[in-house]
Amino acid sequence: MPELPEVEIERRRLEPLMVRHRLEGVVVRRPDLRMPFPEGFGARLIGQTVMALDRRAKYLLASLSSGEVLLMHLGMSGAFRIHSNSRHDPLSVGTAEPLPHDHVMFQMSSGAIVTFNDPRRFGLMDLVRRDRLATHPVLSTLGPEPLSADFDAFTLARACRGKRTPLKVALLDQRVVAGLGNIYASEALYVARLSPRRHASTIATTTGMPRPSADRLAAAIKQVLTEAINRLSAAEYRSSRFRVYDREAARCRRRGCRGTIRRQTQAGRSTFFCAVCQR
DNA sequence: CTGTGTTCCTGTTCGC
DNA sequence: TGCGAACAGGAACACA
Repeated sequence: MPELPEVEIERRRLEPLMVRHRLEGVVVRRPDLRMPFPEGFGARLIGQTVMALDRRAKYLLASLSSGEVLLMHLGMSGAFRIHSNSRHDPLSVGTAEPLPHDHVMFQMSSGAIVTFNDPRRFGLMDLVRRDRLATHPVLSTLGPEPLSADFDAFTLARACRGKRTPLKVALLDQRVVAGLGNIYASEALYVARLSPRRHASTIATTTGMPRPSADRLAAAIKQVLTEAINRLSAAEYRSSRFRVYDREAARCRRRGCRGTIRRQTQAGRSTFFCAVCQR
């Protein structure tokens, strides 16, 4: 379930176990995920200290003491499992038996074992020299980071200028804004009260300046992602996690709106929205 | 160039 | 309960 908020939560979980610790052992249990692992993958990792663990869009970036960066993407079904057993605890020795779809395991000098599990194998791991990171094919085309100051109504409007694609589809385009996925695209449009079916160009003037809808949408994107990160990090339970996503045929929750949440396929993906209050 | 559809892969859910 | 079809939160790619 990894969109930007879920990846950020993974980053925060892993950071204390990995950063300033050494990769003492690496088990690579198959030759590839979506792409083959790079040449000498395991050997290039073993013995390296993780200097930092950062996130860019839906990618995790582990900076290594060798000067290389371990690039990781969770795809649709990727997740990390952590055995944070202290090595000084005799009961915990040898307890990290691999499960089905455990593809890569990291034994850290912290004592933690970090296992990457990904049934669908749409995930990705690669190693890149730090000075070539920005030119890596998967990173070089990414648009602005939505929670950064680089992203606002102006950059959003500029990116949508002249685009005839539906607004929802534009939000999934990682060149427009990097890190939104199918859930939070629907959620942000709902908060901004914008129809997913509008042409993306309609939030900008012909010169690429933001219309009021672009202001609302940029703000809604930031709000929805920030809320999701906070909710996930609090491990909060709520009966319904989303405003519209996966709520087909349910009543619209907006005050005073009598609409019903609809589902429609756009560019092969499900979009959820209220056709009454989203225009 | 632009936008749409297909594809990679496996697990879960839904209707019969 | 079994079984096939549809669908799933991503993104590269082929193609009109």
